[in-house]
Amino acid sequence: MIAERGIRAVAVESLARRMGVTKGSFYWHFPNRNALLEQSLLRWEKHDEANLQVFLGAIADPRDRLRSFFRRTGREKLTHKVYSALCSAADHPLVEPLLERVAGRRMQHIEAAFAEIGFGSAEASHRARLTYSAYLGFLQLQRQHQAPNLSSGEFEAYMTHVIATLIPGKI
Amino acid sequence: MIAERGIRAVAVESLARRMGVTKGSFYWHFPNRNALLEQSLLRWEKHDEANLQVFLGAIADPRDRLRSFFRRTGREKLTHKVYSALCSAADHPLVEPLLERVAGRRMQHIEAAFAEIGFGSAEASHRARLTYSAYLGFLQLQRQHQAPNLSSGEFEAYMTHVIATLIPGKI
DNA sequence: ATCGTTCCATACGGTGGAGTATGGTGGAGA
DNA sequence: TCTCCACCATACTCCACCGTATGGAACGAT
Repeated sequence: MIAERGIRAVAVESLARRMGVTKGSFYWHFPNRNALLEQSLLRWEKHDEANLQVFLGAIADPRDRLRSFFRRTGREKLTHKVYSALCSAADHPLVEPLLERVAGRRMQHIEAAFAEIGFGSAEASHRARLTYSAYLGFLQLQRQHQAPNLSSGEFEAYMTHVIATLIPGKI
Repeated sequence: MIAERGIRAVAVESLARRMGVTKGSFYWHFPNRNALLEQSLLRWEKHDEANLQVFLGAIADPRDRLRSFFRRTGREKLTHKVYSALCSAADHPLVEPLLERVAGRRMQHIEAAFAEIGFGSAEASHRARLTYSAYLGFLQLQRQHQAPNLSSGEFEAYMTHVIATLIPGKI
Protein backbone atom coordinates (compact mmCIF):
# COMPACT_ATOMS: atom_id res chain seq x y z
CA MET A 1 0.00 0.00 0.00
CA ILE A 2 2.84 2.39 0.83
CA ALA A 3 4.53 1.68 -2.48
CA GLU A 4 1.36 2.22 -4.49
CA ARG A 5 -0.39 5.07 -2.70
CA GLY A 6 1.87 6.29 0.13
CA ILE A 7 1.54 6.07 3.88
CA ARG A 8 -1.74 7.98 3.63
CA ALA A 9 -3.20 4.77 2.21
CA VAL A 10 -2.26 2.89 5.38
CA ALA A 11 -5.72 3.50 6.78
CA VAL A 12 -7.35 1.17 9.26
CA GLU A 13 -10.76 0.79 7.66
CA SER A 14 -9.68 0.50 4.03
CA LEU A 15 -6.98 -2.01 4.95
CA ALA A 16 -9.44 -4.04 7.04
CA ARG A 17 -11.91 -4.08 4.16
CA ARG A 18 -9.18 -5.19 1.78
CA MET A 19 -8.30 -8.05 4.15
CA GLY A 20 -11.88 -9.12 4.66
CA VAL A 21 -11.95 -8.24 8.35
CA THR A 22 -13.20 -5.25 10.33
CA LYS A 23 -11.79 -2.46 12.46
CA GLY A 24 -12.65 -4.38 15.61
CA SER A 25 -10.22 -7.08 14.62
CA PHE A 26 -7.50 -4.60 13.79
CA TYR A 27 -7.68 -2.86 17.13
CA TRP A 28 -7.19 -6.18 18.89
CA HIS A 29 -3.85 -6.70 17.14
CA PHE A 30 -2.63 -3.09 17.23
CA PRO A 31 -3.17 -0.37 19.82
CA ASN A 32 -3.63 2.24 17.08
CA ARG A 33 -2.80 3.17 13.50
CA ASN A 34 0.54 4.68 14.43
CA ALA A 35 1.71 1.35 15.85
CA LEU A 36 0.95 -0.42 12.58
CA LEU A 37 2.75 2.27 10.64
CA GLU A 38 5.74 2.13 12.98
CA GLN A 39 6.08 -1.64 12.71
CA SER A 40 5.64 -1.53 8.93
CA LEU A 41 8.33 1.09 8.56
CA LEU A 42 10.67 -0.74 10.92
CA ARG A 43 10.13 -3.94 8.98
CA TRP A 44 11.02 -2.20 5.73
CA GLU A 45 14.07 -0.60 7.32
CA LYS A 46 15.42 -4.00 8.39
CA HIS A 47 14.81 -5.31 4.89
CA ASP A 48 16.61 -2.36 3.35
CA GLU A 49 19.52 -2.61 5.77
CA ALA A 50 19.98 -6.29 4.91
CA ASN A 51 19.85 -5.45 1.20
CA LEU A 52 22.62 -2.93 1.63
CA GLN A 53 24.88 -5.55 3.20
CA VAL A 54 24.06 -8.34 0.75
CA PHE A 55 24.27 -6.34 -2.48
CA LEU A 56 26.99 -3.85 -1.75
CA GLY A 57 28.92 -5.35 1.14
CA ALA A 58 30.01 -8.31 -0.92
CA ILE A 59 31.55 -6.37 -3.79
CA ALA A 60 35.28 -5.96 -3.25
CA ASP A 61 36.15 -3.30 -5.82
CA PRO A 62 34.84 0.10 -4.66
CA ARG A 63 34.18 1.29 -8.20
CA ASP A 64 32.12 -1.79 -8.98
CA ARG A 65 30.29 -1.23 -5.71
CA LEU A 66 29.35 2.30 -6.71
CA ARG A 67 28.29 1.20 -10.18
CA SER A 68 26.15 -1.49 -8.60
CA PHE A 69 24.44 1.17 -6.48
CA PHE A 70 23.19 2.94 -9.59
CA ARG A 71 22.29 -0.24 -11.41
CA ARG A 72 20.10 -1.25 -8.50
CA THR A 73 17.78 1.65 -9.33
CA GLY A 74 16.47 -0.36 -12.27
CA ARG A 75 15.96 -3.48 -10.19
CA GLU A 76 14.30 -4.04 -6.79
CA LYS A 77 11.49 -1.82 -7.94
CA LEU A 78 9.29 -2.39 -4.89
CA THR A 79 11.89 -1.19 -2.39
CA HIS A 80 12.54 1.91 -4.48
CA LYS A 81 8.83 2.64 -4.81
CA VAL A 82 8.42 2.38 -1.04
CA TYR A 83 11.40 4.65 -0.47
CA SER A 84 10.11 7.12 -3.03
CA ALA A 85 6.71 7.17 -1.34
CA LEU A 86 8.36 7.75 2.03
CA CYS A 87 10.33 10.66 0.59
CA SER A 88 6.99 12.26 -0.24
CA ALA A 89 6.11 12.12 3.45
CA ALA A 90 9.40 13.36 4.86
CA ASP A 91 7.55 15.68 7.23
CA HIS A 92 5.77 12.81 9.01
CA PRO A 93 7.06 12.34 12.58
CA LEU A 94 7.60 8.60 12.07
CA VAL A 95 9.03 8.82 8.56
CA GLU A 96 11.50 11.63 9.12
CA PRO A 97 13.87 9.80 11.51
CA LEU A 98 13.60 6.68 9.36
CA LEU A 99 14.67 8.54 6.23
CA GLU A 100 17.48 10.10 8.19
CA ARG A 101 18.78 6.70 9.28
CA VAL A 102 18.37 5.02 5.89
CA ALA A 103 19.89 7.85 3.87
CA GLY A 104 22.66 8.18 6.44
CA ARG A 105 23.57 4.50 6.19
CA ARG A 106 23.53 4.52 2.40
CA MET A 107 25.60 7.67 2.14
CA GLN A 108 28.12 6.28 4.59
CA HIS A 109 28.49 3.22 2.38
CA ILE A 110 28.99 5.39 -0.66
CA GLU A 111 31.40 7.66 1.15
CA ALA A 112 33.43 4.65 2.31
CA ALA A 113 33.68 3.45 -1.28
CA PHE A 114 34.99 6.81 -2.45
CA ALA A 115 37.44 6.82 0.43
CA GLU A 116 38.67 3.36 -0.64
CA ILE A 117 39.27 4.70 -4.12
CA GLY A 118 41.57 7.22 -2.54
CA PHE A 119 39.66 10.44 -2.00
CA GLY A 120 40.17 12.47 1.15
CA SER A 121 37.54 12.70 3.83
CA ALA A 122 35.93 15.97 2.71
CA GLU A 123 36.08 15.08 -0.97
CA ALA A 124 34.59 11.64 -0.35
CA SER A 125 31.81 13.21 1.69
CA HIS A 126 30.93 15.65 -1.07
CA ARG A 127 31.00 12.95 -3.69
CA ALA A 128 28.76 10.72 -1.61
CA ARG A 129 26.25 13.51 -1.12
CA LEU A 130 26.21 14.36 -4.81
CA THR A 131 25.88 10.70 -5.78
CA TYR A 132 22.99 10.17 -3.43
CA SER A 133 21.38 13.43 -4.52
CA ALA A 134 21.47 12.23 -8.12
CA TYR A 135 19.66 9.09 -6.99
CA LEU A 136 17.07 11.03 -4.96
CA GLY A 137 16.53 13.43 -7.85
CA PHE A 138 15.94 10.56 -10.21
CA LEU A 139 13.29 9.18 -7.86
CA GLN A 140 11.60 12.58 -7.81
CA LEU A 141 11.61 12.79 -11.61
CA GLN A 142 10.10 9.32 -11.67
CA ARG A 143 7.29 10.51 -9.41
CA GLN A 144 6.66 13.31 -11.91
CA HIS A 145 6.77 10.90 -14.84
CA GLN A 146 9.75 12.74 -16.24
CA ALA A 147 12.32 9.98 -15.92
CA PRO A 148 13.07 7.57 -18.77
CA ASN A 149 11.40 4.19 -18.50
CA LEU A 150 13.59 1.79 -16.55
CA SER A 151 13.57 -0.80 -19.33
CA SER A 152 14.32 1.65 -22.12
CA GLY A 153 17.57 2.33 -23.90
CA GLU A 154 17.28 5.95 -22.81
CA PHE A 155 17.56 4.82 -19.20
CA GLU A 156 20.64 2.75 -19.96
CA ALA A 157 22.29 5.65 -21.76
CA TYR A 158 21.56 8.00 -18.88
CA MET A 159 22.91 5.55 -16.30
CA THR A 160 26.09 5.15 -18.30
CA HIS A 161 26.47 8.92 -18.38
CA VAL A 162 25.87 9.26 -14.64
CA ILE A 163 28.36 6.55 -13.79
CA ALA A 164 30.97 8.08 -16.07
CA THR A 165 30.44 11.53 -14.56
CA LEU A 166 30.29 10.65 -10.88
CA ILE A 167 32.64 7.69 -10.61
CA PRO A 168 36.18 8.58 -11.69
CA GLY A 169 37.96 6.00 -13.81
CA LYS A 170 41.28 6.89 -12.23
CA ILE A 171 42.19 9.28 -9.49
CA MET B 1 1.17 28.12 3.90
CA ILE B 2 2.36 25.83 1.08
CA ALA B 3 5.99 26.63 1.87
CA GLU B 4 5.58 25.97 5.57
CA ARG B 5 3.18 23.04 5.71
CA GLY B 6 2.42 21.89 2.16
CA ILE B 7 -0.72 22.10 0.07
CA ARG B 8 -2.55 20.07 2.71
CA ALA B 9 -2.43 23.20 4.86
CA VAL B 10 -4.34 25.13 2.21
CA ALA B 11 -7.62 24.42 4.00
CA VAL B 12 -10.61 26.73 3.79
CA GLU B 13 -11.50 26.96 7.45
CA SER B 14 -8.01 27.27 8.91
CA LEU B 15 -7.08 29.88 6.29
CA ALA B 16 -10.24 31.84 6.97
CA ARG B 17 -9.53 31.77 10.70
CA ARG B 18 -6.00 32.95 10.07
CA MET B 19 -7.32 35.84 7.99
CA GLY B 20 -9.95 36.82 10.49
CA VAL B 21 -12.86 36.01 8.21
CA THR B 22 -15.19 33.04 7.85
CA LYS B 23 -15.94 30.31 5.35
CA GLY B 24 -18.96 32.22 4.10
CA SER B 25 -16.69 34.96 2.87
CA PHE B 26 -14.31 32.52 1.20
CA TYR B 27 -17.02 30.81 -0.78
CA TRP B 28 -18.13 34.13 -2.17
CA HIS B 29 -14.67 34.71 -3.67
CA PHE B 30 -13.95 31.14 -4.75
CA PRO B 31 -16.27 28.40 -6.01
CA ASN B 32 -14.38 25.77 -4.00
CA ARG B 33 -11.06 24.86 -2.44
CA ASN B 34 -9.65 23.46 -5.67
CA ALA B 35 -10.10 26.82 -7.39
CA LEU B 36 -8.04 28.54 -4.70
CA LEU B 37 -5.35 25.92 -4.97
CA GLU B 38 -5.31 26.15 -8.76
CA GLN B 39 -4.98 29.92 -8.75
CA SER B 40 -2.29 29.82 -6.06
CA LEU B 41 -0.26 27.29 -8.00
CA LEU B 42 -0.71 29.20 -11.26
CA ARG B 43 0.39 32.38 -9.52
CA TRP B 44 3.53 30.69 -8.24
CA GLU B 45 4.23 29.21 -11.67
CA LYS B 46 4.13 32.65 -13.30
CA HIS B 47 6.44 33.96 -10.61
CA ASP B 48 8.86 31.10 -11.15
CA GLU B 49 8.77 31.44 -14.93
CA ALA B 50 9.59 35.12 -14.64
CA ASN B 51 12.44 34.35 -12.24
CA LEU B 52 13.91 31.93 -14.75
CA GLN B 53 13.99 34.61 -17.43
CA VAL B 54 15.31 37.39 -15.21
CA PHE B 55 18.02 35.47 -13.42
CA LEU B 56 19.22 33.05 -16.06
CA GLY B 57 18.09 34.58 -19.33
CA ALA B 58 20.29 37.62 -18.84
CA ILE B 59 23.56 35.79 -18.30
CA ALA B 60 25.46 35.51 -21.56
CA ASP B 61 28.11 32.91 -20.72
CA PRO B 62 26.50 29.45 -20.50
CA ARG B 63 28.92 28.30 -17.78
CA ASP B 64 28.11 31.30 -15.61
CA ARG B 65 24.44 30.64 -16.25
CA LEU B 66 24.77 27.08 -14.95
CA ARG B 67 26.79 28.18 -11.93
CA SER B 68 24.13 30.77 -11.20
CA PHE B 69 21.51 28.03 -11.24
CA PHE B 70 23.23 26.26 -8.36
CA ARG B 71 23.97 29.44 -6.46
CA ARG B 72 20.28 30.30 -6.56
CA THR B 73 19.58 27.34 -4.26
CA GLY B 74 21.02 29.33 -1.38
CA ARG B 75 18.93 32.39 -2.19
CA GLU B 76 15.21 32.82 -2.99
CA LYS B 77 14.46 30.50 -0.14
CA LEU B 78 10.69 30.93 -0.27
CA THR B 79 10.40 29.81 -3.90
CA HIS B 80 12.56 26.77 -3.17
CA LYS B 81 10.52 25.89 -0.09
CA VAL B 82 7.32 26.08 -2.10
CA TYR B 83 8.80 23.93 -4.85
CA SER B 84 10.08 21.43 -2.32
CA ALA B 85 6.65 21.22 -0.70
CA LEU B 86 5.06 20.69 -4.10
CA CYS B 87 7.50 17.86 -4.82
CA SER B 88 6.10 16.14 -1.75
CA ALA B 89 2.69 16.23 -3.36
CA ALA B 90 3.68 15.10 -6.83
CA ASP B 91 0.74 12.70 -6.96
CA HIS B 92 -1.84 15.48 -6.59
CA PRO B 93 -3.86 15.99 -9.80
CA LEU B 94 -3.24 19.75 -9.81
CA VAL B 95 0.41 19.60 -8.75
CA GLU B 96 1.61 16.88 -11.09
CA PRO B 97 1.14 18.77 -14.37
CA LEU B 98 2.56 21.90 -12.75
CA LEU B 99 5.74 20.12 -11.66
CA GLU B 100 6.02 18.64 -15.12
CA ARG B 101 5.86 22.07 -16.74
CA VAL B 102 8.20 23.77 -14.25
CA ALA B 103 10.84 21.03 -14.26
CA GLY B 104 10.55 20.76 -18.03
CA ARG B 105 11.17 24.48 -18.51
CA ARG B 106 14.11 24.53 -16.12
CA MET B 107 15.73 21.46 -17.64
CA GLN B 108 15.33 22.90 -21.12
CA HIS B 109 17.17 26.01 -19.96
CA ILE B 110 19.94 23.90 -18.51
CA GLU B 111 20.12 21.70 -21.57
CA ALA B 112 20.36 24.76 -23.80
CA ALA B 113 23.28 26.03 -21.74
CA PHE B 114 25.14 22.72 -22.11
CA ALA B 115 24.39 22.78 -25.83
CA GLU B 116 25.87 26.27 -26.05
CA ILE B 117 29.01 25.03 -24.37
CA GLY B 118 29.32 22.57 -27.22
CA PHE B 119 27.82 19.27 -26.13
CA GLY B 120 25.74 17.22 -28.55
CA SER B 121 22.02 16.84 -28.15
CA ALA B 122 22.03 13.53 -26.24
CA GLU B 123 24.97 14.49 -24.05
CA ALA B 124 23.44 17.87 -23.20
CA SER B 125 20.15 16.15 -22.34
CA HIS B 126 21.86 13.72 -19.97
CA ARG B 127 23.86 16.46 -18.33
CA ALA B 128 20.74 18.58 -17.84
CA ARG B 129 18.92 15.66 -16.26
CA LEU B 130 21.80 14.90 -13.92
CA THR B 131 22.22 18.55 -12.99
CA TYR B 132 18.55 18.93 -12.19
CA SER B 133 18.54 15.62 -10.31
CA ALA B 134 21.37 16.89 -8.11
CA TYR B 135 19.23 19.94 -7.35
CA LEU B 136 16.11 17.86 -6.61
CA GLY B 137 18.13 15.50 -4.44
CA PHE B 138 19.48 18.40 -2.46
CA LEU B 139 15.95 19.63 -1.82
CA GLN B 140 14.99 16.17 -0.60
CA LEU B 141 17.99 16.03 1.75
CA GLN B 142 16.97 19.43 3.03
CA ARG B 143 13.50 18.11 3.81
CA GLN B 144 15.16 15.33 5.80
CA HIS B 145 17.43 17.81 7.58
CA GLN B 146 20.46 16.12 6.07
CA ALA B 147 21.69 18.95 3.92
CA PRO B 148 24.28 21.43 5.17
CA ASN B 149 22.90 24.75 6.37
CA LEU B 150 22.63 27.21 3.50
CA SER B 151 24.70 29.83 5.27
CA SER B 152 27.45 27.46 6.40
CA GLY B 153 30.89 26.95 4.94
CA GLU B 154 30.00 23.28 4.42
CA PHE B 155 27.30 24.37 1.98
CA GLU B 156 29.74 26.56 0.08
CA ALA B 157 32.27 23.75 -0.14
CA TYR B 158 29.66 21.33 -1.40
CA MET B 159 28.39 23.77 -4.02
CA THR B 160 31.91 24.33 -5.25
CA HIS B 161 32.36 20.59 -5.57
CA VAL B 162 29.08 20.14 -7.44
CA ILE B 163 29.85 22.94 -9.86
CA ALA B 164 33.32 21.57 -10.51
CA THR B 165 31.95 18.06 -11.10
CA LEU B 166 28.94 18.86 -13.26
CA ILE B 167 30.08 21.90 -15.20
CA PRO B 168 33.17 21.18 -17.31
CA GLY B 169 35.83 23.85 -17.33
CA LYS B 170 36.70 23.07 -20.94
CA ILE B 171 35.22 20.62 -23.42
C1' DA C 1 -35.87 56.82 0.57
C1' DT C 2 -35.77 52.59 -1.60
C1' DC C 3 -33.63 48.94 -3.91
C1' DG C 4 -30.23 45.91 -5.67
C1' DT C 5 -25.58 44.44 -5.43
C1' DT C 6 -21.52 43.31 -3.00
C1' DC C 7 -19.43 41.32 0.65
C1' DC C 8 -19.43 38.73 4.88
C1' DA C 9 -21.37 35.89 9.13
C1' DT C 10 -24.09 32.08 11.18
C1' DA C 11 -25.65 27.72 11.09
C1' DC C 12 -26.25 23.44 9.15
C1' DG C 13 -25.48 18.93 6.50
C1' DG C 14 -22.36 15.55 4.70
C1' DT C 15 -18.12 12.65 4.51
C1' DG C 16 -13.98 10.06 5.78
C1' DG C 17 -11.25 8.35 9.06
C1' DA C 18 -9.58 7.34 14.09
C1' DG C 19 -10.67 5.30 18.20
C1' DT C 20 -14.04 2.92 21.82
C1' DA C 21 -17.63 0.03 23.93
C1' DT C 22 -19.51 -4.10 23.86
C1' DG C 23 -21.42 -8.32 22.34
C1' DG C 24 -20.63 -12.81 19.95
C1' DT C 25 -18.14 -17.30 18.51
C1' DG C 26 -15.20 -21.22 18.33
C1' DG C 27 -11.95 -24.12 20.31
C1' DA C 28 -8.73 -25.73 24.03
C1' DG C 29 -8.53 -27.29 28.56
C1' DA C 30 -10.52 -28.69 33.51
C1' DT D 1 -19.87 -30.53 29.48
C1' DC D 2 -18.73 -26.24 31.01
C1' DT D 3 -15.78 -22.35 31.05
C1' DC D 4 -12.54 -19.19 29.67
C1' DC D 5 -10.15 -16.62 26.40
C1' DA D 6 -8.32 -15.43 22.01
C1' DC D 7 -10.28 -13.36 18.14
C1' DC D 8 -13.55 -10.83 15.55
C1' DA D 9 -17.99 -8.06 14.40
C1' DT D 10 -21.34 -4.25 15.24
C1' DA D 11 -22.34 0.02 16.41
C1' DC D 12 -21.47 4.01 18.34
C1' DT D 13 -18.58 8.83 19.27
C1' DC D 14 -15.36 12.46 17.85
C1' DC D 15 -13.06 15.37 14.87
C1' DA D 16 -11.53 17.81 10.81
C1' DC D 17 -12.71 18.90 6.82
C1' DC D 18 -15.71 20.59 2.41
C1' DG D 19 -19.65 22.62 0.83
C1' DT D 20 -24.57 24.98 1.14
C1' DA D 21 -28.42 27.73 2.71
C1' DT D 22 -29.59 31.89 4.28
C1' DG D 23 -29.63 36.15 6.73
C1' DG D 24 -27.87 40.38 7.21
C1' DA D 25 -24.82 45.21 6.76
C1' DA D 26 -22.73 48.71 3.85
C1' DC D 27 -23.31 51.39 -0.17
C1' DG D 28 -24.04 53.31 -4.69
C1' DA D 29 -27.76 54.29 -8.10
C1' DT D 30 -32.33 55.85 -9.25
